[in-house]
Order: sequence, then structure tokens, then C-alpha cells
Amino acid sequence: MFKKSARSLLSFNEKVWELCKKVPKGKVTTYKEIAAAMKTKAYRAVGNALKRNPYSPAVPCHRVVGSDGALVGFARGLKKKAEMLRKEGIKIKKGKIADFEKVLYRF
DNA sequence: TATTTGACCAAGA
DNA sequence: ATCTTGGCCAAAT
Repeated sequence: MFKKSARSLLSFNEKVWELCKKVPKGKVTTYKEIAAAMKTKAYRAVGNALKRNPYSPAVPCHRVVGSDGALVGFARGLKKKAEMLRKEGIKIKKGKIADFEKVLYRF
């Protein structure tokens, strides 16, 4: 058997990025959902990971929003994030996702 | 190794 | 509805 490594080869952050890439265009996800998908409650750490986002263009981090569908935090500015999402077919209303439930992607 | 930091969240005033 | 507080977890320093 293998050693006592019950821990995945991927770092927590890497998992986050992988999940982000899974989100299809035209859909969004939340920090909480990502954390839940990883069987953890570290939604905060998720945000931290995305903030660093070493793979800036490779990972569509703009598709990740707050649990309320609010556009929380974006390194390039929330304004930009809103436009990018709108471009993908997601409607933004007053800094929040319109029809949040509809565009929310679940793993 | 210990402390600080966050792109969060839910509940309270 | 807005603001504050406490809790939560992993990564970075």
C-alpha cells in the first residue's frame, strides 16, 4: 500500500482552479459551492486562492461570485468582471447576477 | 512554528 | 436595507 498520504496530490488551490475551469461559459458558481464540491468549508481559502490566481487567463475566475450572486472582489475591478460576465450571456443588475438561480452551475 | 491575511458567510443591531 | 461581528479554513509571511 501507499504511505499514509490521505491528501490529494493537488494542492487546495489547484483544486479550486480545476473546478473553476469546469464551469461552462454562460454559467457562474459561488465560492461556497466550490468549497462544498471539495468537501470542505474553506470558502474563504477559495477566495484567497483565486485572488492569487497564478493562471490568470487560464482560469475563468470571473465566473465565481458570492453566495448571493453579488460580484465580490475582482483584481481587475468589479466593473470589468460585470462586463465580462455580461459578454458571456449573463445579465448583471446593479452589481449582482440577474436570474442567479438559472445561471448557477452546480457540480 | 506562530501569526496574519482574505475575491466569504450568516446572523445580529 | 446597510453595517458590524464572529466564525471558518487554508495559504502566505
